[in-house]
Amino acid sequence: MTETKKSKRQDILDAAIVLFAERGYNGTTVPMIADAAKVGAGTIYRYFDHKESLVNVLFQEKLNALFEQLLKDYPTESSIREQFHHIFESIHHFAMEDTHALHFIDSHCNEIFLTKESQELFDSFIEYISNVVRVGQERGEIIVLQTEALIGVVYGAIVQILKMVRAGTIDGSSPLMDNLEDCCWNAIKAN
Amino acid sequence: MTETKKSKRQDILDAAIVLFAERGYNGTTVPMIADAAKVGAGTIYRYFDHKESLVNVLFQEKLNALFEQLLKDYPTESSIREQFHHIFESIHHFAMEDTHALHFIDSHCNEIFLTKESQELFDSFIEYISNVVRVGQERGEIIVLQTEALIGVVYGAIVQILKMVRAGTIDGSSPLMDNLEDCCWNAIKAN
DNA sequence: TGATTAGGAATGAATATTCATTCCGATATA
DNA sequence: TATATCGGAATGAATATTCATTCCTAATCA
Repeated sequence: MTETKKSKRQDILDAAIVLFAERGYNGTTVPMIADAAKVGAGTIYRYFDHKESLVNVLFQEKLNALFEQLLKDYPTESSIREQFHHIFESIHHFAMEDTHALHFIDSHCNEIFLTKESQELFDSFIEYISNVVRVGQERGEIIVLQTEALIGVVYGAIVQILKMVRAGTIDGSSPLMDNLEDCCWNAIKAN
Repeated sequence: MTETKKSKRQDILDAAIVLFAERGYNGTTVPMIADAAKVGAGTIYRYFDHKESLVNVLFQEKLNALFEQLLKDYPTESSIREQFHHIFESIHHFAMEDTHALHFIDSHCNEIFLTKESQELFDSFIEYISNVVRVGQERGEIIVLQTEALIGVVYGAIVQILKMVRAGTIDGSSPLMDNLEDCCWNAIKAN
């Protein structure tokens, strides 16, 4: 059945992301993934050439999903503040839907086993947000400081918040998260 | 000579932190460390019981150094804004003096091979900063939101900024860093 | 002083273990 | 039945750890 085929592949990916997020790529063995996916070790190699291709496929799939979430209903014509709201909400929504994905992406985005393609995809994601910041600076809505540095502040803050939500340290629901969005915006808004 | 003894141990630690910061604990082999330290593989086991004790010693030593930097000349009596300045500056200074340490700490602080002691040391560091935030909230200098969440925003932002300084994406010198400190403060200051 | 020796430090080849990958018999599908 | 898929034991490479040996230093002796 082609359904089994699809589902096995997905089982492998689903099991792998949990392990990669929790133990890191190098701390995760192929048999561990096989066990968690309830699949023979050999089956993994029916769907992926190497462990490295598995992690790269996973990285790109998750990043594409995040990107998709970001682009969905993107308010191109709105104020930068509203665009910022959309970005924050998209990432938040993504992290809530897929508990491990954001942490997986963030903790693997600089690893040496990522292919050029994976790296470029990540760069293009950051670049997309950078452009928003740049426009915000031109329009006087965002302070004029090196764009990369502002991205760092906001990206670092958002990712850390969502890691803490994942860890159960803080609650990821509305009132608090709305306030935290304001905090992040306050960090970069023009005076 | 006892100096050799001390120096070998230090050579090993110095080599290890660079590799751990760049490749992660599991991506770093003991022979890699030995080569980088210009030491025989066996020598590492004269100074450390296992690879795991090596990483724990390193983690605790670096965290203690960071803590020491934080406590040095801590302005207990000053306003929370000034205390915040001291904290930001301490971490910044620490990251500039020891290029790999902060990244090493941050990228390993949740790993499963850390001993209870290592984890508790990290927790006590976060707890120290939490207390400052709490006092700031009581005094009306910092917005009243779940303390952990605010720590997340500020910690995430600072660490990400300093990772980017390390990567060469942004410049870690005064004018920009002072502005970024303001950004971080603006995220949590009371309106 | 110069030679001898003991004791600890250092080494890296050898060992034991772990891991990614392969292979083949068993199972399911058409 | 023929074909595709699967599982998991088998394989060999990579890795952490050990250990027999060498090297160095400093104390002792002639």
